[in-house]
Amino acid sequence: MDFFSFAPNLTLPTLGCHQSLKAFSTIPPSLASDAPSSTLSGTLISSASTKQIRDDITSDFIGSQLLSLHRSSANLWAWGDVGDCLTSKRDGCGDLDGHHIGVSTLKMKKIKARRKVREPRFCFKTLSDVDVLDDGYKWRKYGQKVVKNTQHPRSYYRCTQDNCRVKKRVERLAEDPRMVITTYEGRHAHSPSHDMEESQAPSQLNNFFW
DNA sequence: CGGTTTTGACCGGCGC
DNA sequence: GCGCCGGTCAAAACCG
Repeated sequence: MDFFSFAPNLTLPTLGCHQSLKAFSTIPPSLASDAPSSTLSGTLISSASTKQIRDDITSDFIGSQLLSLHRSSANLWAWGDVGDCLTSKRDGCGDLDGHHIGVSTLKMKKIKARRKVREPRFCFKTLSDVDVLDDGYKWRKYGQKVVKNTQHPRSYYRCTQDNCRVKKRVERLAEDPRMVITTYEGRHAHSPSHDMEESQAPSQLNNFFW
């Protein structure tokens, strides 16, 4: 199980190249902030409820600390069933390698208790000047909403494939509008609809992905 | 003309 | 119970 289940062909539209992702690596905040607008950097944040994701994003930035896939136990539950997560906490659920910042245990418990059983989901942030990253699937926008305390609207997309209920949300980070937060929910029961052949240009992003 | 986007309305969960 | 808020629906507009 890996990132491909959600975005097997994450493409960087601004560069027109295609990057096969195996994992996200940690990038220094200084590097991220110095990167040109056409550069896309990705960081897995977590897989969680909406509320938790927001908490993660916020605390992540406040702490000037980027979370990496390979060192975070959240990865395990990112791919797992949320229902499992509700019963087996230590392994994941917002714990983020024991470095979960800013969210009290009590609060987390409350969030967990409230959460309905959902499709597995995760979110990651990218430094990009385009909102919608081409991940190889076809998406149809079904809503847009201005969420509180943010100046940028959140967009809601659904996979256009029949019988595929995967959704994704796209929003810009309030603290840094250059950063795009993409949240995937559910798992594709089909392969990407894009013909990716034309976008097999060598990656220019080895600094960020491996 | 068919698929996609836009956008206001609606609904359900949650806090007070 | 009420109001707030996030998520979804669906009709109209838009576009290739």
